[in-house]
Amino acid sequence: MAARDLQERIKKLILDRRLASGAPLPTEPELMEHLGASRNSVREALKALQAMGIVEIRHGFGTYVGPMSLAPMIEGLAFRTVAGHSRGEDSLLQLLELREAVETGLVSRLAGRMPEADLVELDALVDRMEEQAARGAGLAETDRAFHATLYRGLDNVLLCEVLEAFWDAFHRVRTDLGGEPQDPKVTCRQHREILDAVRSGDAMRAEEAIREHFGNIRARLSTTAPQAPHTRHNERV
Amino acid sequence: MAARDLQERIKKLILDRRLASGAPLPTEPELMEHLGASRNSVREALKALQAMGIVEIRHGFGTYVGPMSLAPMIEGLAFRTVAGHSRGEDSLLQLLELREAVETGLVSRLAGRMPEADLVELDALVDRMEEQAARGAGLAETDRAFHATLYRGLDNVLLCEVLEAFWDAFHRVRTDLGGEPQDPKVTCRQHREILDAVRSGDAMRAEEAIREHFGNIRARLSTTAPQAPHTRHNERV
DNA sequence: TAGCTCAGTTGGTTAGAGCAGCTGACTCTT
DNA sequence: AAGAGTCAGCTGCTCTAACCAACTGAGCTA
Repeated sequence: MAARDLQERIKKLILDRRLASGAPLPTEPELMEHLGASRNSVREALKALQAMGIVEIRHGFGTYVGPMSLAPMIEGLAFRTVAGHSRGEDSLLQLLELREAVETGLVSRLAGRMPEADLVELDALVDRMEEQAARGAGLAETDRAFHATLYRGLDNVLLCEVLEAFWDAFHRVRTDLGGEPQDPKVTCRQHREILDAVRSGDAMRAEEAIREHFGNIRARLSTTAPQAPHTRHNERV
Repeated sequence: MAARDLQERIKKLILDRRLASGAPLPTEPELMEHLGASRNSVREALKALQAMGIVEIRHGFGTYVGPMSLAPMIEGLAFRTVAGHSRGEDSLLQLLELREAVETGLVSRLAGRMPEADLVELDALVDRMEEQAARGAGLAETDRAFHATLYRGLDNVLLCEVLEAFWDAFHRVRTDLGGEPQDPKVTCRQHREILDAVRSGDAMRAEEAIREHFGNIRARLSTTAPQAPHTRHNERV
């Protein structure tokens, strides 16, 4: 009766006191008294809130209002995808398609509307990508930065965070599953093409560039991942 | 040292045993033995996993593998939005823009590609919406169903769930904040227009219809929500 | 046979004790 | 007097042990 309630009451406490991210929460004993619950129950509620990113706990230091990032969503998405994959579903492909669908839809609104500063930054990122490809280094982080910078032009922090979360979840799962990275040279060329298309203001071409980029990733996926132990749909029921 | 680990080990247990959603997990005493931890620690780990939707706990019955839905994401998004709003940010508007950006991007791929069966279903939903509007009933649920059915044509379960999650979070926050519902008649007309556009296969018109629909919601938002109690940014620091 | 009761299982809650990480003030050395 | 080491005190972390509450199913009763 109390547990579900405790979480709500702690959330309410945060809202009522207008606590911003990073602000300190009452200590466990204080919460016990304030909420009239035992230490254990308070801790379980805090653990749940921590899992949702609402609260941040630092051992020996205190409890604080969390960064409210989408990190927990990444966690959940990644696990869901791994679990689905290990049961023979094409969950990783679905995650990739989700990214493709959203990004193709968004990139067309960007075409010709990017501030010059962002375009320059993207140029630098692709340059770095080529440099990394040349010396055989991984370019995952740079790829992430490219996509993040690209959609920054939409001027919606939440939207950017969501896209980054999708990227993170996908990347995490792909590496966990031991997927092969794609050909660095091809990846570089495709990013360059995306950037050129956006700069030129040709929405259709930008969309096509994104689609091709994802098509490449998808191709790599199907050569390694879809080990089909029992791919039959409707395994049960 | 143990706590963060316990969650991982329980997740690993689920993966190793290929447990599907709804499958029973070991009882708390069994987990205590298997993980070599106290009941308390096990419970805290389970609570965190429950918050992430990975596990489902039923009092007096047992613990089960969760539905892996995006419900926790809704929770987190909603709280984040409410918290931001109460601190004077336009977080609710950002959430709406996120939906608009994604849906406008997606609806164009649907134009002309919807199976007739889905179109008929959408017809029925708009009919119901008009009937509800006529007798003054709320049409939130029908609106939700409309959007859900619309994007079912994309044949990506994950994508649909994400969009529904966004809808839920937005709707929850808007009602929590006491926002006024929009004019039912206008809403009906706009949904009819979206449907007609998709049926006709005119991608541009479909996009425009979606945009107009969201524009309507946004207008309603700005007349009621942005009560600015202390809208000054940088209230502290 | 239909319904009830009760014992057993499962998770929920409380209590109290001790462990572990961090901070800041105090003390001892240089 | 300045610096480094120590220690007391906060903080959250883990464990044990007991009891409460929800649900199930077997057995009893009508």
